Amino acid sequence: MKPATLKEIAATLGLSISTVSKALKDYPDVSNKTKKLVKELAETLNYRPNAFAVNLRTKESKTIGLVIPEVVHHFFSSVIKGIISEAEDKGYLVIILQSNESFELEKKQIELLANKQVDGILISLANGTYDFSHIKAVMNQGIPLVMFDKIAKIVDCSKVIIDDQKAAFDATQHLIDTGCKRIAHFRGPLTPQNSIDRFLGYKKALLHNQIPYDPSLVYILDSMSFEEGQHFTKELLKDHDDIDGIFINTDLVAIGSITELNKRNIKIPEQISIIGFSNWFMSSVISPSLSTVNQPGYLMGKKSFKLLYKEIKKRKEGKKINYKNIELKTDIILRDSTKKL
Amino acid sequence: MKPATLKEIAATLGLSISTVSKALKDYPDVSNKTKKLVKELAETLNYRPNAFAVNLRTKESKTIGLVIPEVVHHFFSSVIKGIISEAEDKGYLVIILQSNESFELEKKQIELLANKQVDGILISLANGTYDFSHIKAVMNQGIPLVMFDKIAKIVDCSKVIIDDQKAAFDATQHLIDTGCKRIAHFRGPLTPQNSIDRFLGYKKALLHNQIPYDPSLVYILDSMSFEEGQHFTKELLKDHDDIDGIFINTDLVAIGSITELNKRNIKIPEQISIIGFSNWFMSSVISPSLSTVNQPGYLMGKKSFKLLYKEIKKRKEGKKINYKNIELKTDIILRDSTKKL
DNA sequence: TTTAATATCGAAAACGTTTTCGATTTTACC
DNA sequence: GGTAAAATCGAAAACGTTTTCGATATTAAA
Repeated sequence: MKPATLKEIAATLGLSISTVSKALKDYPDVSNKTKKLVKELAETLNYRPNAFAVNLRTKESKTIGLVIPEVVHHFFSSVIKGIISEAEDKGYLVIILQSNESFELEKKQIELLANKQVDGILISLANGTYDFSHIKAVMNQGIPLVMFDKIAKIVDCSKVIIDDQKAAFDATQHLIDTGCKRIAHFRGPLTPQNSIDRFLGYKKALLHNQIPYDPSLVYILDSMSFEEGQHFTKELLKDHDDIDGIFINTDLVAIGSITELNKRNIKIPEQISIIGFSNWFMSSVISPSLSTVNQPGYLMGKKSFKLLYKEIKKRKEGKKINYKNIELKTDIILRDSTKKL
Repeated sequence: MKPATLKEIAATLGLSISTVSKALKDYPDVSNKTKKLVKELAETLNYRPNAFAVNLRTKESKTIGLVIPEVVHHFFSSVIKGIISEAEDKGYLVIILQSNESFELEKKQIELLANKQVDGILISLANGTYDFSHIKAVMNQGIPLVMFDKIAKIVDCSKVIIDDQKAAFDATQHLIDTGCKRIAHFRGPLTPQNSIDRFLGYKKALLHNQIPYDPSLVYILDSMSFEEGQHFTKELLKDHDDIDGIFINTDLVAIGSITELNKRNIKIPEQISIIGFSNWFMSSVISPSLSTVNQPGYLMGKKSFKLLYKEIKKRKEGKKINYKNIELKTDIILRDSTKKL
C-alpha cells in the first residue's frame, strides 16, 4: 500500500490540494472546521509528507554532512556523538564520511556531500590535506561549512578548536614543574595545524624555563598509532640516555610508549615521565595511568553543530555570515605517569 | 550564482530538456554530435543533477539509515566504519542515529529515518527494546531492514550475528581448561538476545564439564560500564571467597573488574582468571592484558550493508525478498588474564 | 520516385509539495 | 438591503528531473 498524499486527502474530502496543505500547517486562511477534518483524515491515513518533494520545493534537506579522518577513534567518536545529538535536537540528520587521513578521499567525500545537497558541512581535515580548493569550492556554492579540531588557518571560515599551543605549553610546563630537564616530544606530521601548534607550545615552554631546545629530541610521527608509540620509544632510547620526560601528541601513541617502557622495566614516572594528549578513556585504566590534556570532544561536537546551524539559518534568511572562531578550554588531568608536584 | 540546470543547458543549446537529459545519460536515441555538445557545455557549466529532483523522480535517495545503541564504543565504531566504507563503494551514504540503549529513542529514530525516506535501515537493538512494532511498521512500509549483533529472534528479517552461545561456551571452556572450578559470570540485562545467549553458553559449558550451575555466581549488569565492572567485582568478592574465574560479557566491564582486582592485589590469573568479550583495543594494553572473544565488528558492518544492499536491489526490481541469516566466526584471543594451557 | 525503416528529437506527464494571488463566500456594519 | 471588510478556498506555477510516446527527419530499399 502506497503512502498517502495530499492529493488523495484532497480528493476524498472534496478539497483542493492547497487547502489540505495549508490546513496541515495551520495557515490562518483555512477554517477550523476543515482543519479538523483534514487533520483527522491525515491521522487515520497515517499521512507523512513526502520528504523528497519537500526537499525539492524548499531547497533544503535538513541534513548535514560530516567528514572526519577516522571513525574508530575515541576523540572523534565523542565529537560525532556531540554533533548527532545536537543536530537531532534541531531537526537535522547527519551523514558521516571518513577521509582516512587522505587528501584525495577527503576531496571525494566533500564532493559527494555537495552533490547530495546537504544543508551544511562539518569537517576535520585529514593530515594529508595540503590544498584547500575543494573546501573553497563548496563554500562558493553557498554551502555553510565549519571546521573543527584539525583546521587550516589559511581558510576563511568558522572554526571551533582548542588552544593547542597553550595546552601543549601547559603539558610541557607540568613536566618541567615536576623536575624533568631533558624532555622529548613525539609530534604529529608536519602539515596539520594542531600538530604544529603543539610543537610550538612545547618549544615555548622550554624557552620559558631556559631549557635549550634540542631538535634531536623531537620525533615526527606519521600515523599516530600505538605501534608508532612503541617504535619511536625504542628509537628515542637508542638515541639518548638522558631523557627524563616525553610529551606525546596523542594518548594512543603515549600508551604505546608506556607499553614499551614497561617492557624494559623503565620506571614511570621515576625515570621517565610521560604526558599525553586527548584523554582517551583507556588512559585512565592502563598502568601507570596516563597524565594527559583533556580535549572536550563531545562539547566540541555540540558547539560545531550550533555554529553551523546558525550559518544555515543566516543563509536562508539571506543575511551575511560572519565567520566565528570558538576556542574551547582544555585542562590537564594528572595521573600516575608524571610525578606529583 | 545558481547551479546549472537541464533547462539552462537546453536553452543555450537550442535543445529540449529531454534530449539534454538523455544525452547526459547516453541514451541511444540521441546523436553523437549533440551528445558531445551537451556534455561539453555541462562540463563547463559544472552541471550537477539536482539531487532533490532526482530523488523525487526516482523515489530513492541512495541513503540508508543506521541506528546503534552507542557511538563512543569500540565495537560499534568498528561496525560503523565497515558500513560506511561498503556503502560508499556502492554509492550510498549513511545517516547515523543512536538510541542510547533506550527503547523510546530507538522508536523515534526509526520514525525519523522512515520519514526521511531512506532506502534501507540497519539496526542494532537497544537493551531497552521489548516491543518490535516500530520495526515491523517500517518493514511494512516496504523499507528493507537488516539487524546486526543485537537482534531479536522473534522478528522476521535478515540478520547478521555471531554465534554468541558458542563464543561464550568457548570462553568458559577455556577457563575450565586452565583449571578454574568456581566461575562467576557478569552478564548483560535480561532482554537482549546476545546477553541471553552468552549466559546460555556459560551454563552449557559448566554442564558439559559436570560443574554445578550456581545462580548466585551470575550477576546481572545494567549499563555494561567500567564502573559496573568495578562495582560488581566488589560485590562478588563480598559474596564469595572461592571464585577462581570470571566470564564477563564485555571487555569494558572486564577492564573495570581487572582494575578493582589489581587495586586489591588479587593476582590475575593466579588467583582469579578473567575472560572478556569483544576484543576492544584497550584490552591488549592494560595489565594484565585481557583474554577475550574477538568479535569482528568491521566485517559485520560490511556484511550487514551488503545484505541490505541486496534487499534494496531486489525491492526495486519488484522481486521477493528472502531473509537471510549470516553468522560470523569468532575466535578466542589468549592473553595474560587467563592461565596458559 | 515512392515506401519502409531507422535515427533523432521534443512535448508532456509525472513525482508531491509549497506558496502566491485571485476568486468567492460569509460576516459586520450602517 | 447595500456596501465594505474579513474569512475561506482553489487554481496554478514552480522546484528539476526522468521517461514514455509520438513526431519529424534522414537513410535505405524497392
